[in-house]
Amino acid sequence: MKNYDHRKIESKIQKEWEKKKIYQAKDPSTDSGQAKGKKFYSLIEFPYPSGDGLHVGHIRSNTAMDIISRKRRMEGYNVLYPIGWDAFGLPTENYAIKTGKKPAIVTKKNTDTFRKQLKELGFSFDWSREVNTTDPKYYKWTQWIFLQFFKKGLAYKAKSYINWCPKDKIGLANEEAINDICDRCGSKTEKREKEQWMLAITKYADRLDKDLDLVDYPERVKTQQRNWIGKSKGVIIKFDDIEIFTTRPETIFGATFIAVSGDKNKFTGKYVLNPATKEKIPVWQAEYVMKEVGTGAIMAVPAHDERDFEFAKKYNLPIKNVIEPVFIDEPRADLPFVHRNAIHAILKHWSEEKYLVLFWKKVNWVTFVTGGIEAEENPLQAAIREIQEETGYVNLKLKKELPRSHSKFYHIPKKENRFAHFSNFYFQLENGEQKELSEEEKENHELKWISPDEIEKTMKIGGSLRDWRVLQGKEEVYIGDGILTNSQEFSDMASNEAKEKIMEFVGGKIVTKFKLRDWIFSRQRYWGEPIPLVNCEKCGLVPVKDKDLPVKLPEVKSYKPTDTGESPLANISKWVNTKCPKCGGKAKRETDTMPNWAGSSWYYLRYTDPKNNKEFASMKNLKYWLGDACLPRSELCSATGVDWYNGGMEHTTLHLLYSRFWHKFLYDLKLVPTAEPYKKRTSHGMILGEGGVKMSKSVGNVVNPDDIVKIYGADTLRIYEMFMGPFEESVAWSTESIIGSRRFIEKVWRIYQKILASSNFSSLRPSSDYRGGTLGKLKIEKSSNFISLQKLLNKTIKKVSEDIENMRFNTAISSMMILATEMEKADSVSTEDFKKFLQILAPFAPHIAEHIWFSLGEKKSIHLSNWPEWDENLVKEQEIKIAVQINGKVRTEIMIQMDEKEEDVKKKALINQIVLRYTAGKNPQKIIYVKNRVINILI
RNA sequence: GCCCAGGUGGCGGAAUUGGUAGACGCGAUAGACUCAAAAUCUAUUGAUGGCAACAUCAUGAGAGUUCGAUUCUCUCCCUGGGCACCA
Repeated sequence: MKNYDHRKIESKIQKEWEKKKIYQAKDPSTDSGQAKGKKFYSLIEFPYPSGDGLHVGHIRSNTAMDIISRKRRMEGYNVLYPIGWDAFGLPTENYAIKTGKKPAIVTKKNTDTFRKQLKELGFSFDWSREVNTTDPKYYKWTQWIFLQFFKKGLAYKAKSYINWCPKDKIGLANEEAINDICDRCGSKTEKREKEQWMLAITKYADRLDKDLDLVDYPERVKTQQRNWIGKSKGVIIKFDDIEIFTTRPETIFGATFIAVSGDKNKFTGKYVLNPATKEKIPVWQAEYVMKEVGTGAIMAVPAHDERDFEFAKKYNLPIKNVIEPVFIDEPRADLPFVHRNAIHAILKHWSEEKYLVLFWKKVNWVTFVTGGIEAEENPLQAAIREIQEETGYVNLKLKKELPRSHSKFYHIPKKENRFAHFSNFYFQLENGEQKELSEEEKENHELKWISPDEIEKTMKIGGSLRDWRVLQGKEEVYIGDGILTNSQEFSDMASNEAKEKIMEFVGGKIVTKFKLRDWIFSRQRYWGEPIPLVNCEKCGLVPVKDKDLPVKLPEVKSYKPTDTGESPLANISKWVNTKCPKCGGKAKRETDTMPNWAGSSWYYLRYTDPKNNKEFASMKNLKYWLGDACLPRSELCSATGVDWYNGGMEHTTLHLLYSRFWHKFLYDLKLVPTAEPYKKRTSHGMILGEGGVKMSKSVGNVVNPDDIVKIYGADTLRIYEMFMGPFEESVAWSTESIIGSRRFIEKVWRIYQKILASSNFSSLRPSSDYRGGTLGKLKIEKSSNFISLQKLLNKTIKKVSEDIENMRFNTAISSMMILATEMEKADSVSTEDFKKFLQILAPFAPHIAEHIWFSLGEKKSIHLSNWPEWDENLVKEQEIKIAVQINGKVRTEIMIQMDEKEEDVKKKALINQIVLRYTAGKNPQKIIYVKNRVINILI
């Protein structure tokens, strides 16, 4: 028997693929007539070619999209699955600074390594479209796009802060200045003001938010993006000399919830009077200045930085990092927090109104309990509707999270139309007292009813029962929705409405604010795209002419940023001094470079037309690969863009947002045909080291994929990485477990050997008996004929087909393992059946599948064969086993016919021996039958 | 701190989205084959009690809804990702 030799097979097959170019996508422009029919564009985030070589995490993502791409090819699609390098950036530059080696040469070496490693894993990339962000032919277009931003006024200069190490005299990345400590020398860093290039992404904030409705991203990704954009409606209130933005203008006792907007730690240029000392107090902006303000509470508010402490010292204030809640009766000057200046402003204002007090009737925590809702209306809605009818309050909203407190509800008996206040432990008597429920009362849900009037009184007091207890005698905040009472002209208003009215009353203006800030787009670094602008003494900032692009990175002696904080390019006077493209006069080049995000914001566009030197990509190719032109926010748009984009969860905010922004900008210039770049986005979980810690060089737990490929083979590694856990979650690496995947591959090999050895391996002899296994929860009954193997095969084809679409690769492999085990046990397996198995295995283990496929006489690659179909009749079971529960506990099982009549199933269950033992002659009170699943007998 | 995920045997994980918790794999134990080993195959493998049939308890903790909860709701705890110059 020939042994499975992965080394021979894999390298032979890889050469074969390369020779026949079977993975090259066909373009409409260059292969006219060939690119007909369905197309599919699948994309992975192009890797950063670090010196460490390929990471096992890359393989996880690449294999997943490889499986999907291969399946699509077998389904007849013209598939584009491209690859490239995101190669500008800090790690290579730092390596260059350390070793003096040219970044371009380091990058070349690293990409060579990565390319070799990726090829050894058998990914079906179209290598003819490889791109590299550091290639002048590529970054020519990155620069060109930047100039379009500049020409449209979306790239501008503004002052901003950088991390500055005063000892090294160098600007630092955030990663190099964690906790304001310089990564290189350990000294304390400072913030230094610097003119920076900015991109006005905020101009697109609204569309970046809204258009998420058009794309197929997981909800969690959309939520993250939306949170990042941070669209929120709020109120700006102007006091004498301070402007306050509040996103949560919920009124509470005595005042409002206030937060001051803006960047952290910035002097606003404004002052307020200290009412005690009459001194002018500077107002610093902080992210959260006040949590709560009222007659009562000033809650924990952190001081933000040293200036706060300095300020506190100056005014002789207690210094604490976090302030405990302080309760006050009237405005005081000695509040233990520096940002109290804003509080003063408010209190001053409010004091004129003698602390306008806004009470809320609390009616939102309502659950219906007692009997008899006939309609399909859910209990919560019913309860709210009833309250609305009874009280006339129309603004009550159904909140999903209601009831907020599980132990306390208002019950509305349908007929009596009265309220009661109840919990599992306490209930409230008509006189307002609370009393603990007896066991019996809990059991029977016996309630005492109190009148709506009483309820109104209790409702003034906020919160849950626990709060109610705490708050007795004290008036404290309640921050839910409700109706205002005793609130002067705001009485009887719903809280939402009242918010707006109160804000108007205090001089506020309702605005929509975005958390999103404009994008700081320049870096004082060497290894990035030079910003293609020149500064002319006469004409000011002038873009480099298109024909002179790219502005190439010049050679430098040192890659280190200069000690003035400028990029190393500033040192090359020969390069810096140039002529103005407009007037020809003296001019200096811009020496800042672009951030790494630039090149990765549009690379998926270049893949569609990577060799084009007239434009970044032709509209013809773009339309073909992304979809045809569509109107903004139309139905059509939602079906366009890269068909499937998988990447890391660490990119769900920044990279995705940046590239969506660039894409929308290009769309507005009519340079791309779709409003959104990616139709569907998924993200893979990280691979952690053994034991669940992050893989890192310093821990020494980094796994080198080369070693695994050498020992076990690429097919085994691919299977293992897909089998190790749910694709979208983080999983710990386990070298010990790889053997299981290898055993599976070897099992496939043994079945193949058996088929070769069998004299008439194409015969359809019955397979032997096998024990029932389960395939997910699809039942496989014991059977002694060949039909059962047929059934299993069809079920497996179905399961694998569906699991791939849902990226549930682990369960797909699990089902193929079951099939392989049964095939090996069978006396004989028909070649036809085995080939079908090979076809569904092929996306996962492309080498061995291809090798055996050819050995069985096929001439065309398995990866271009037709994806097998399954026979729905064979997948369906006629006889199934269901669980029999007695009082909710599983006691036995019975066999029934698929879709058997309910009556018959009940009869069958009731005459079952074990059931009889439990029922002991008594008639069951109730029988619940869930079709084809479970029967529950209540006695 | 804010936003987003996740928490199930010794380990990685399944569970038809409210219906038999632990599929599949790793590891472990015993057996078959073998001179022996490897490989392979067979059996067992959540915990406790019991010779056994079986019973009870178990999906981070606590509660709620339900005939029935890993799944839905609430509170709390823990781990991971992001927070704008790592990519």
